[in-house]
Amino acid sequence: MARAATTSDAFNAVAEPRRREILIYLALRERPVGDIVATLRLEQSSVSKHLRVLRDVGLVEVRRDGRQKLYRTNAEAIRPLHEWTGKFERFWQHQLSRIKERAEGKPKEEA
Amino acid sequence: MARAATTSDAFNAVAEPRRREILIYLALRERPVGDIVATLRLEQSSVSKHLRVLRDVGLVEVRRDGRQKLYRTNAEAIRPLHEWTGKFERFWQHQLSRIKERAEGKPKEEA
DNA sequence: TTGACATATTCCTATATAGGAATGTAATAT
DNA sequence: ATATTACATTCCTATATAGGAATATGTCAA
Repeated sequence: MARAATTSDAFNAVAEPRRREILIYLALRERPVGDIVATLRLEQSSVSKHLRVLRDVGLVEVRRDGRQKLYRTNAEAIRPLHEWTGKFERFWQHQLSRIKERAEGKPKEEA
Repeated sequence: MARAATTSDAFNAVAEPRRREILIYLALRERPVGDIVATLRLEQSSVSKHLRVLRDVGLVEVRRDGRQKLYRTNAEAIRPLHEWTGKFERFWQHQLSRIKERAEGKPKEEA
């Protein structure tokens, strides 16, 4: 079997860095596609394809406004990811101390 | 270009559902590979390969114990994902009301 | 050593990208 | 009608899986 489709869920959709940038950009307010292209310096076709993926999993919403289409992040769709990652929150403190021990015990790796 | 490697970062690594299950399973305490195989009902080779990916991005740590290898989730590596998704937290309330409006204004789609 | 146990890697294949180029489609203005 | 603007989709290709089977590696026991 190959990898699951990028459209299979929000986890797969946000794995792509450009899509994460787009989501951040569209979080504050809706924007036309052209603005995304200009601001993020991506090919128009790329942006459209990324938006298609994001739309398929409900991460963005669209509405038409004349010739333009205005996209906007649907924050609600990101919530499940925040909740899943939040399950590990209570382990962070303890983990930190272990990391520190290592950092102090072992010599640093050089680049 | 193809999709980025699963080992390119934590976002790509956790996109795979089985890897998320493994992370949850290894969060509480370290476990040998065999336990993961038995509990999650996966092929041994699959588990080893998933663990390899998780290890490459720092999501799990290993130590040998005799013949076994004990794996454990490194919660700290999940933190960046929690923080990224957290950027959208303040939009959740407002978004909810918009969703509600839609649900009430439009007739429901049938399956 | 030889064997058994535990885990890792390799070999194989079908599938799904992401990006760039080219083309298709929808909306508006003249 | 036609041109223009704004997006979306299709065509193309290199690449990276995930899973199952088989094999390799590593550790301990007798």
